[in-house]
Amino acid sequence: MDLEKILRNTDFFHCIGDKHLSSLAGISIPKKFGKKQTLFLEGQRGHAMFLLVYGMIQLHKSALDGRDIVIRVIGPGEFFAEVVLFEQDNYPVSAVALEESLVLMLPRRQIHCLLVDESFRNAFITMLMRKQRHLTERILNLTLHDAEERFFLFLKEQYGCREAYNISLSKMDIAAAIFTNPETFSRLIQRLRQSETITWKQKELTLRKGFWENREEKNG
Amino acid sequence: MDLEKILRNTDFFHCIGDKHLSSLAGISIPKKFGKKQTLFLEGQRGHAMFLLVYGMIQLHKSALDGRDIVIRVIGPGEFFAEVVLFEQDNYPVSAVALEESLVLMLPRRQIHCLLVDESFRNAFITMLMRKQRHLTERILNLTLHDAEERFFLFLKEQYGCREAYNISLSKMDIAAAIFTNPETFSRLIQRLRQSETITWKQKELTLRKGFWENREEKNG
DNA sequence: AAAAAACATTGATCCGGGTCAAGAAATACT
DNA sequence: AGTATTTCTTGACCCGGATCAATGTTTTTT
Repeated sequence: MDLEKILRNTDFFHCIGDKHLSSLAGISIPKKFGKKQTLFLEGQRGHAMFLLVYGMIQLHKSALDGRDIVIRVIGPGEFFAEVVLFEQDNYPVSAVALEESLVLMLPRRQIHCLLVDESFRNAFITMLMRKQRHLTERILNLTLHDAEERFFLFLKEQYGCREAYNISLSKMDIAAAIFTNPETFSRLIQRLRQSETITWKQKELTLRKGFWENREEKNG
Repeated sequence: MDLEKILRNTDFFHCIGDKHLSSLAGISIPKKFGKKQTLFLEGQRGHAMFLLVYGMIQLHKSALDGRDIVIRVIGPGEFFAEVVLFEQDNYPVSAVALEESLVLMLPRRQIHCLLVDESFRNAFITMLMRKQRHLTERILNLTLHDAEERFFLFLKEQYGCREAYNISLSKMDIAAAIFTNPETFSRLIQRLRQSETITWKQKELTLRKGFWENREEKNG
């Protein structure tokens, strides 16, 4: 597997000079995680950030009462846990693979060196700001939209606007990602089935023809 | 007014070398805003980030249905609108002064130059990550806590754990900041008054003696 | 293949808090 | 001052969705 090519394909690293990139590729550590495997736990020490190559990673925080709140679900090509590079050594969230996933671990020291390079630095900071924007959207999402809207936004964000999806995530995991519980989510699907908006057997989820187009009219 | 001293006093700039700081102070523009005045609107072009010296600034986004969602309330010493330095030229949120406020505008170009300096760069990125963490907390807050808990968390964040507060914000603004509406907030205050947890006349808000200590036991 | 564990569905119930409406109180306006 | 506007309070009502409980279904384990 060609690490350099993988890095190059992210929209983050694609503008980085070859020598930087190959040195980074040289010291980044690929790692596979199976479904339900934990990458790291909230509070653990760490000194590497991650790039997800394929699969899906859930970042969550655990509340005192035991509930887990999903902060976000990471898709292929995204970075996470970059906080550990700077502010403090401890991961602020826990990370679990929702499906079989391959990640690259990028050690802190190398990243720090690369930051001297202006184009890299700008790309890095831009990425941080994109994340900030994303979290902001999530707050909006949470206060403005009901469970149904959050479900479709989730689909759109994780897989894009399509008419057929191959969903490998469990319904539990999706429910958590859209801030609801399995019962409510199950009922939601039921409603959508009855109104013939979706069909969903096994992993095959299909949307009514022209679903996204009609949706855009009503929303933004 | 000594801009350099003001900058020096933020936990962000206090580790910056004198020459950088004074050059920054030289080109930062102080600006006053009265209550309800708008600093900038979502979508507007901009090329400066802000430091709040005193006062209180509300950052919000407007939904299609007209509702305003408060993303966060900025207190003295905090930076905001730094997104405009990188990712894009447009402010992603609107900013309104909730009370008379003084801000410093820090032009993009100077900040970019300063980023070459490692200690400045690290401070800057650390600040970004702190923001990220803060937004994450806000998501947790929103899903885990009810209106009452959000209210006290708001007090704690904006003013610290005290027994008496001088609140200049309107109840409307506080309601919005804790993701609820004036009616619900009013009823909440009513309940808290009846249970003798608080008193609140005009701007004088006082908490029952030992309130925070007792609270910590139940929560984190 | 059988047993156990995890996941999914369905029903019944309940409640925080949103919405609408209508006064009361406080601020701002001229 | 008096009028207009905004803000605050209170009441009545309703709804999305959380919770608890029971059962069905799928997946994993041995």
